[in-house]
Amino acid sequence: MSFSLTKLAMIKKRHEFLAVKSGASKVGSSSSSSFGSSWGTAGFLLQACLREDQKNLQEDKRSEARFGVTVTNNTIRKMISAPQKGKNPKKVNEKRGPVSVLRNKMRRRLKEALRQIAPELARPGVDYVIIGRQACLSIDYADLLKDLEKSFKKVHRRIISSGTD
RNA sequence: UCAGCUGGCCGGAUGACUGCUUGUCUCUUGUUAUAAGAGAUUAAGAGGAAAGUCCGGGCUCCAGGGAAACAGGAUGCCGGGGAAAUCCCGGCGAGGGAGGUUUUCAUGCUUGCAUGAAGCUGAACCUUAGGGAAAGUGCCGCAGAAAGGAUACCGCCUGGCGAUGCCAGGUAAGGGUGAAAGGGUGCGGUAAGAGCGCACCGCGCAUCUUGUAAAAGAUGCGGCAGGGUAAACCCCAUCCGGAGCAAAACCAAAUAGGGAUGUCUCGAGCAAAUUCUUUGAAUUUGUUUGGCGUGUGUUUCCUCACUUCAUCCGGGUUGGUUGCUUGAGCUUGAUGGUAACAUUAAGUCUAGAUGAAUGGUCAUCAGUGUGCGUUUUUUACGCAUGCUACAGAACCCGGCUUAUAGGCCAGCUGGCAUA
RNA sequence: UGGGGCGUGGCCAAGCGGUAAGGCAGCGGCUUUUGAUGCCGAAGAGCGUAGGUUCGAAUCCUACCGCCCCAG
Repeated sequence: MSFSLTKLAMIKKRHEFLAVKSGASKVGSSSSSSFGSSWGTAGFLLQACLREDQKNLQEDKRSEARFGVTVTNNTIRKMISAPQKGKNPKKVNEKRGPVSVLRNKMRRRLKEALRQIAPELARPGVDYVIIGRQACLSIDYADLLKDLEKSFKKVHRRIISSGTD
């Protein structure tokens, strides 16, 4: 990595996350209002959407891509309760899980993967959101990278096909 | 050396590559405001619980938190520590505790031992919301005669009669009920009984001794008095205002140009002016004072502010700054103290994020479990493999509680062995 | 992060010191040609978990666990 990375621009506001989510799910039905797509794997779900103010510009004039990583508490709770129940069902009812530790760990892992992959694959003007899933911590890091690469390509294929109408 | 108990400490180590946040320095750019970007750096970067949010503070706002009463809430053996606390230390009382026992009972037989139960005692140590039950009220289901200044079912005793029983009286030893039956054991006493009398134990009161005190011990007196429950209401003593950093203050941009009150209208005194029917009255203006009203649970009081001519109130989005980390701080030593802790000297600055940094990928070592092999067994060595916890700062401190792989150290008690 | 509240059969719940009422669902029977309705009957809880106070706790106290709501 000889070229010095500029820092990844992050998505920070709740409404921006929601915009990506709605844009990504709308693409199949709507005519052309927003260009987005989503692709899920065992470890995570990738959502992408071309921003409203950027979509009429040429590709080289667009500003850089933005990224958001999010993990909800519910997925962590399910992850704690599901596999342990086989082992020791009594203890699960009495004990609280280490929710925040696992949540932060998952987010850090996804962020690290994003940092390695994103500068090569991300397209300008597009917002990306990665949502953690239960298997995220159990699969190997190398596989996680492969999955992320693959899903970036899948997402891009859909955006381009729908955006070049 | 083994077992038990208690207290304290640590919370894997080193290295490589590659990232993040903050600080500092350099350079560049520049805004509405704050600043932003790049590079450098032998600078720093989660905990003992950061957790639960159970207590106590600091800090901020509620005009002052000032006074009193009421309401509401909290605490509760004694002494000390502490800013304070449902905190800590030391002691007292009560309860538990391996074991011991020349006590009592039961069983067994090897007839003086074993076992079991009860009583007494009791190592280290553990637990303890532990004021007041003669200030008052409530409650004590079922059972039982009776559940609290009581009462008599079966009984026991005496007397009478119409006599295998009934009636009247005495009694509370025995039986029975219950968690609990108005002191316990023994002897005397008696018609039968009873603190009726006596001894011991318990209890209450008084005095003395020890102790700062809680309390302990001794002596004497009292024949015994009305049980339990205050984590039921309550009484007594002490303490307590509310909300919380999403508190709060500020900057800039943009939006909305919103709503309310009102144009004077209360009393008294003083001064001035004007008018009139002139030692008086009315009006206007100014000023002083008072009243009414508003201001955090209620009420009252005090201070303060407002009670008008234009003033007050508000909705509300985005970005940023401050609050924000030097503090009841940390480390080491000395002195005092049984200890908690205090005093003092020297040194030291040690996270500050905000969709939220402190990471990711490995390597070696360490600890430990399992399996295999070598070795005469313990042991040691080698190989393989598994495990290395609980858990992540969000304004900051002091405590408590809960979670926690594994390891280390110290002390106390008991057993065994050796000298 | 802070502030409130609630846990009782499968579900909805009453009870708040004296051995847990009721309804719905489910089960068995009767009624009906069959089903619904109706009637009768039985079963199913130890009160979120663990300690304590009490003779006795679903209830009182303490500590944990889980869930829900409010505040930008």
